[in-house]
Amino acid sequence: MPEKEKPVHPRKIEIVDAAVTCFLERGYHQTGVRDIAKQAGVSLGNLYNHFKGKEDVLAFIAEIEVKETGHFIELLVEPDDPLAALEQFIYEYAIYISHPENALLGVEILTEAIRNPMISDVFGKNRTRLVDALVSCLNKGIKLKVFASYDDLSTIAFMMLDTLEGRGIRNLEQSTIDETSIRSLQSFILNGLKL
Amino acid sequence: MPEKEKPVHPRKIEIVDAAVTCFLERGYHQTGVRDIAKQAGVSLGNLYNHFKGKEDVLAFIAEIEVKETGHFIELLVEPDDPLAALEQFIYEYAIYISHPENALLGVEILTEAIRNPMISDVFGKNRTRLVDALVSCLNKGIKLKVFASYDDLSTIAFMMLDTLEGRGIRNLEQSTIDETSIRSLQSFILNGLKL
DNA sequence: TAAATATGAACGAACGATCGTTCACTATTT
DNA sequence: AAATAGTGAACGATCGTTCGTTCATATTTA
Repeated sequence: MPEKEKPVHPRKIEIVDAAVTCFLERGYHQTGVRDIAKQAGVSLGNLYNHFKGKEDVLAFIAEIEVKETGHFIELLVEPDDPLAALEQFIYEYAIYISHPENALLGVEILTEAIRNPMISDVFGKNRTRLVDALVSCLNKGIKLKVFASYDDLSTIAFMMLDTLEGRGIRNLEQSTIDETSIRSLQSFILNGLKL
Repeated sequence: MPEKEKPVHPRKIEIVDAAVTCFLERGYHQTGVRDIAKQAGVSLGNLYNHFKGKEDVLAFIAEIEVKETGHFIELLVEPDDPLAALEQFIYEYAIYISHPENALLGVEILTEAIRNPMISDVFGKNRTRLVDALVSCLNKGIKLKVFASYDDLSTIAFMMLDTLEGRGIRNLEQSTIDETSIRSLQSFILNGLKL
């Protein structure tokens, strides 16, 4: 029985949504528990009926992010065409991370993970999954002789993620998605992998 | 008279050093003004004789970081050999950002800059200078026909910085500098610029 | 030179606000 | 009646900042 999937109390989801809004607006540490409760239209005490504390709310958000990145992993594992898969991943992940909520929440979780083991656990595990998937895609490409061989594939994988996510953070102010800069990023990375 | 360079009160420097220590240990928002004062061996009130407030301390730190990156800009502007200059920049910046204090302070300043205009000013100006220098180096390389031509050079420049800095953040826990991963990063980037 | 004055570094108590959390309690549902 | 959901006052701690004060040194005046 790998699936527990016990239904989440709707109020809990409302609180999480409110927390996301607050964290995006003011950041994790600048947001008070009262802010979250008020934003959710819920009493302060009731928030503690659904979460152990403020930290628990952030951990829950981090877990949601994990689920959302599952799609990208599916793209990358055991692809028939590694080049096409990587191309698609870069493009779709760039779009995903272009949404301010994803980019900003990512930084918020990352910085908290630096010093908070509980958050680091959730965040790090997901990051590892994504890197492993990227590496396996690269490996398959190398085996099929469509990618150049590199000693340190995980460094290349991390590089792609850093690049895409850094771009997301930088484009926070502008709401429009700059397709051309995504394309040039894509071609640069793929060019580096050429034989 | 472009140079003011009025000497900074030694106590002010002590306080900044203490603040850096605290910000690294606990992060900006988790650090209290009392923590800084105590770490500096200075009274709470005296701290306010040297700084307008907590925010002012961080801004001062950001300005110091700006001065430290001046060296990298010199490497990149008007190079005789753009390829060698870029090679050297990547290597040296990777080393620089491998020091936890630089990597961590960078994130701390970056995340604060997202919502704090005063910090964003200092940080953003410096980032622009660095990117401009990188772009000018790339441009010269293209003109000299040692680099492949790209439409969006600043995107490539940002990509390099994101990559190098992301690597710095990720290697926070391990104190040793992984030379080989720097080299593979270097060769990947330069490979992407090959004609 | 001696006295008077101005300077500014250093101090820590105190302020009001806010922090995360707890808890006694009421209302609703099963 | 038992369990669950919801409330907001209250707690102790800590936040960034302000303030009145002390005191050693430097500058000015007599």
